[in-house]
Amino acid sequence: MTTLGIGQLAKRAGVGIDTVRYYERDGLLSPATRLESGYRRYGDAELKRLHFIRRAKALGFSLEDIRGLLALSEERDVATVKQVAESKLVDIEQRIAELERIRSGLHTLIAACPGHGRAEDCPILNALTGQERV
Amino acid sequence: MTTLGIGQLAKRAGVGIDTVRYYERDGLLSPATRLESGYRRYGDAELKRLHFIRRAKALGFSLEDIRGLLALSEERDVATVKQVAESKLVDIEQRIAELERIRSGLHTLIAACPGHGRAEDCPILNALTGQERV
DNA sequence: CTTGACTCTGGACCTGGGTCCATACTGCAG
DNA sequence: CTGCAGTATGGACCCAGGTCCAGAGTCAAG
Repeated sequence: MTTLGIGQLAKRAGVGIDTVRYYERDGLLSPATRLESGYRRYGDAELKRLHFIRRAKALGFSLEDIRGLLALSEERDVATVKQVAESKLVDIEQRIAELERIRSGLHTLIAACPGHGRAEDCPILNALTGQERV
Repeated sequence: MTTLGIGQLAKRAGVGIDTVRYYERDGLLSPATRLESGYRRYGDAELKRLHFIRRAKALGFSLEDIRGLLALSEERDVATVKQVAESKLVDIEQRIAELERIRSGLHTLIAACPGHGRAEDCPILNALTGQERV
């Protein structure tokens, strides 16, 4: 069984050493054991767990969410895992919708702006100063 | 001419008093004048400016961006205003694309998860623990 | 004049997710 | 054995955009 120091672990997972310690403070990842000296030692399980954390973050989960997912995956509670994923999906769809709204407003303003001439004729400035509705 | 105290100004713009003072510290909005006592007094121009700030924030501009827009609007530089708006649009489109990517990954996983049964058969957990690609 | 609401200042604190630092100790190669 | 890279700890600091607080002063209605 491979056993890794914090530096190797961090490198393999593509994160910083401080990040690993931060996750530990945050209750997400503990070393398998410690040497007499206090040096942290990690095994395969910890490396997998760290990969899990990274992947989940890449999917838009917060560390808080991930703490929950890790607990669930230990409970092997598939139904709840699916529910959590579904509510995260809803969350992400709402964020997209909000950005779409903003995108559309900006797009309209830009399309209507000639890009030269008097400030009074710039719909972007007018919208921002409240002369017209966005 | 109406002249407003900080409380009235904040109320009319729908922000907190502390926010107004924060914007002042941040160089976005100064009172038109001050009383002998030091009390801030705002006129119509400041109210409009505060509305501008809020609208711009709602369109996804940072306070930093807004400082720039305010400077431009004072210079009446329409071409540059349009360019700033365009680059903000690109920025927002990138954020949307990133979220779309996440949404799609999550959607695929959820669709493939039966919602019951063994943890080994849950694609969400498998994806997170690295048994399969997302 | 009193009272209560409002405002002043400077600074601390908050969220999330880290990152950096000083100082001291440890592990390993040569 | 020496030297240097790696690691330990606790705490400060970073970003943005506020929010809250204490203690003191002020304004306006009654």
